[in-house]
Amino acid sequence: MIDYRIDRGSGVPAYVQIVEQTERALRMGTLRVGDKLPTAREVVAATAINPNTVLRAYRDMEQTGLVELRRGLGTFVTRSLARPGSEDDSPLRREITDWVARARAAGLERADVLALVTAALDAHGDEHDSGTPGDRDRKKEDA
Amino acid sequence: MIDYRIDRGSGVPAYVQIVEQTERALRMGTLRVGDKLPTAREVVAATAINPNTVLRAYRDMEQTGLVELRRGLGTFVTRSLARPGSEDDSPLRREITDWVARARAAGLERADVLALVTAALDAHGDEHDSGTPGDRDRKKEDA
Amino acid sequence: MIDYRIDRGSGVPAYVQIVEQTERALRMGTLRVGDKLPTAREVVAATAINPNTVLRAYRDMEQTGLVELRRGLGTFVTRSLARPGSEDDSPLRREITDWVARARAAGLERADVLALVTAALDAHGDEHDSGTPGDRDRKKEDA
Amino acid sequence: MIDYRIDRGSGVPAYVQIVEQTERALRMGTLRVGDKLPTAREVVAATAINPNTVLRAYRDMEQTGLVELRRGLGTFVTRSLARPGSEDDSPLRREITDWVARARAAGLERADVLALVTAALDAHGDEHDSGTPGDRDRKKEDA
DNA sequence: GTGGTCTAGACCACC
DNA sequence: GTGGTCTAGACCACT
Repeated sequence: MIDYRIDRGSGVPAYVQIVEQTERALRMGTLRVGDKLPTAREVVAATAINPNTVLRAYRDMEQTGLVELRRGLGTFVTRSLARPGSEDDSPLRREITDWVARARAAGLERADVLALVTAALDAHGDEHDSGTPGDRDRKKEDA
Repeated sequence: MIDYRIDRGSGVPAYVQIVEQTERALRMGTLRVGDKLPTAREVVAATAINPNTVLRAYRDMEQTGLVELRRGLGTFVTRSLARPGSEDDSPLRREITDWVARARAAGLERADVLALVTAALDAHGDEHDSGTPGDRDRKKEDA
Repeated sequence: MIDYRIDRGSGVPAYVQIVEQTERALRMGTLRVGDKLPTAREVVAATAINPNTVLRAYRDMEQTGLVELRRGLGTFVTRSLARPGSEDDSPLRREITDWVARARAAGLERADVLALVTAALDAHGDEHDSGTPGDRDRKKEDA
Repeated sequence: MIDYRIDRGSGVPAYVQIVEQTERALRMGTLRVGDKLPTAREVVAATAINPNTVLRAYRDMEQTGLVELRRGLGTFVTRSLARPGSEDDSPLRREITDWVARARAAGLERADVLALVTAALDAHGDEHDSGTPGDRDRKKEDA
């Protein structure tokens, strides 16, 4: 079951953080079609945010077709964002896990690591993508 | 000169995006102590956001000690966030550039790449993340 | 509940006056950790300044760690600046109250009194003024 | 010769700080009618602010009748704000000097001292504060 | 011409 | 109904 972590204090709205983390889990295959998201009640218990805020996030994802809210039952994943290459045992994944470990061992913080990756993405050429830097989980992209 | 790209439409506040992009440039060494940030007017011309929004971001960074606003002169970097290991020619950097290229070649989108890295960071364990020198008044990290 | 008095016409920015008066109340123990500041709306009603100006002051104090803004709830004190010796019934306090009464009786204005105290502070020597515990991110002092 | 100290970083405009410090010196008798203020050039050398800013302050004081700018000669005090009771050897002055010394010895910071005095002034009752002889050019008071 | 304050008002996020 | 973002624009402080 996905476990949301809300960073109050980053200026980023709580509901955006929920959507981002959910999409990330979908891309990684951590969350699969048919899986149930935690109930608003559960998220509230874990994060101390307001139930309405959770529902707002779920509603947003319903509109983008990622999940379905079934009254009385819960919220369920209806679409995958998984990519071949992101599997748990893929070479790319093993390599990045290793690289991250070395980066951290070298003293880099989480933010340093992300900055490095973002720079590499930007260097690779934006033309292959439509996204602006920091443009992760844009509403579309996929299909 | 740093060139901000604001993604209106991501729920992330424009001023937060400016701060994030500036910090990223500082971490990468793209921006160094003494460097001048673009004037509010220049940012406005480039991004079509309001001057006050730019100033809000600059003021925030001044309060965290990253930059100094000098009336009549401009805004200047006063602190480095650069980390050894992030240099342009460091092994870590060459490796990540290479890895990103292969990930993209394999069909992964920008968001997939970032999801993969985030997953690796989370797996590595967040508890290692405090106390790195120069880590003063950090507030956000992920979001 | 603290009651801000804004002196439009002193060149001092309204938001600075709010911060100063809040800090003063914290030092005197008039305001304590957990106390709620007036809402922006209440301040507006009482002082005829713009809500954004109040929020600017509150945001500034949040960044220095004095208060916490909780959306939908209000703004709350999170740190004390109280000093032993400033209590309502302390000898120092009784003495200064008495001295002020005599100064006023002697015909001195408020500004004269403050000038006298400032002169005494300057004479005492400024070099003793750093490093008092709890003095974190101080920025102003005199002005 | 008065020695201005500008606190950049307090939100208070530099020219306001000059005016405040000058008035304080006039009240204390440190500056007397006929005394010459430092030239803009000298203030610039001592404080690293812009000559225009100094001139702005001097012009303001000329308009309130405190000083006179004589081209080619300098700026001179034309009016006293001295009060009986503020002299160097007055009992009030000796008492406050002593009290301040004890307050500082007790661990109070400059700001604590000023907070205490301000509280005492407020407690004494603001209603006594108008119409005192020589009270004309009031503009600020507290802030 | 730079940053800085303040106003006014629309709309959003959260409780 | 609370705080929060952003816009727009006037005016100020400083170099």
